[in-house]
Amino acid sequence: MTGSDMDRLDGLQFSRRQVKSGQPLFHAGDKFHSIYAVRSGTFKSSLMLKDGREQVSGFHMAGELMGLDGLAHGAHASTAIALEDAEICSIPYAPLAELAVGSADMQMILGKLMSREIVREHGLMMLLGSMSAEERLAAFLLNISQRMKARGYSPTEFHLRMSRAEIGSYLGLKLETVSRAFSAFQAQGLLQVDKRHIRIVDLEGLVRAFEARVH
Amino acid sequence: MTGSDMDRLDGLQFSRRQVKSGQPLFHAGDKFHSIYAVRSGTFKSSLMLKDGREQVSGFHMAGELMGLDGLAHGAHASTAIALEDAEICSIPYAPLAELAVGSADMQMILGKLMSREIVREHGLMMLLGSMSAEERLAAFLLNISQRMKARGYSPTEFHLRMSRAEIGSYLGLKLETVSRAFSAFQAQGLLQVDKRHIRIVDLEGLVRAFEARVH
DNA sequence: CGGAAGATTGAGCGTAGTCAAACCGAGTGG
DNA sequence: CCACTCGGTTTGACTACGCTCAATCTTCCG
Repeated sequence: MTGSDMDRLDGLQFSRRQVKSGQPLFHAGDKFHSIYAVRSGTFKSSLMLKDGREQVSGFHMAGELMGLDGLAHGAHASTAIALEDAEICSIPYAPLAELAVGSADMQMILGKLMSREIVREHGLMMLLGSMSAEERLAAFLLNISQRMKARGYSPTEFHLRMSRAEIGSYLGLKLETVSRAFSAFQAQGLLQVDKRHIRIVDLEGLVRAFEARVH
Repeated sequence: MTGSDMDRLDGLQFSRRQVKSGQPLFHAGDKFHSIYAVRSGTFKSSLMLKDGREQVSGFHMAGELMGLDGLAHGAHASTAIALEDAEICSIPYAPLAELAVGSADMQMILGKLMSREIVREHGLMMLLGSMSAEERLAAFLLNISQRMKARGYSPTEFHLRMSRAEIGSYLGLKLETVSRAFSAFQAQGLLQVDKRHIRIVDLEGLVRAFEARVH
């Protein structure tokens, strides 16, 4: 989302709402009527597989949108759950669409937002399709790092809001494998890890670990 | 894409073009100005990784759209290549967007199309993130089967237009693994396989193989 | 006919999954 | 205050699935 896109949406003053840590914002299957902008806090979106296991499909930080996948079939395809106390901004889709009728700009914004979501998932597919465990974790950490930086926080030291199991689900790995990859990075002097507190010691080394998809 | 959506687009009569087998329709990085509807033939979309390997991100059959990912950054994110002689319909985006300004219906159609793409990639992520080789191939074949059926072809007997390597890239597997999975299905009496010609003998068995993501 | 590209199959190996144990910190209750 | 539980994390040992390397076969096409 570019700054100007965000400003536009910001100007519209939609209803806000608190979501407590662990609480759902919407469930897979819920009727779609709004998209949501995260104002503060972090969310995960996920869906339950038939066998009861959870598949995490994304993490959402302040300033990011959720719920666009619901437009296709009129119902949300995933469940959004707050990973810490959060505040969201509810954006009813109908008036938004109405607003876009007659405004080429607004329409462009909407289109770009959706397209960006496609590109994001695209990137994740690459990751899941062709990278090793350590490459996946490196990619994940670099992504988080960038997003922290974009929000004015330190890109090299941050607190993860999600569990190893959630990271694993997102990256297509088991939690033990994620844990081992963290340990390996620490042993290589790339990271300092203390549970969910991460300090990136050697950013370039991490980038190299990410690009190690030679062979 | 629902029938009515397709009809709407169909009525607009955009320019058509032939694409020979193996030829690109657009390249990753090309300036985005149009989206494309496949009229006949089959395409793959893929992108080149830095190390020269190819990552296939989708296959597109008659009636399906390509190129929506380009909207986000004004340039196509992937390359589209014809897997057989094909005909496509070029849909310049600018006039389309213009048409949508003023038409809530047209806008809804566009939105749904994009959202559908998000949902599609979502599904692929699930697949790549949590399924075994045979489950992946089963999912792939069932998907092809459904799409053949939707086009009025036999859902149980068809000719694959893509190589084992391309299937493997798409599913996050090596070509040998794909080949072995085909052989295994044949041995289990689920399929009859002769190179790219596939006959599904036991559809329900295939569904079971797909749902076998217990353990 | 010869060469190239795709597909199949086999053997051995390595990465990540499975199962299990131990640890840690936070919260709860005796 | 300490014992206890519980969820999350780490680490180890073993296993297995899919990858790598390689040989063979088929089909297609010059």
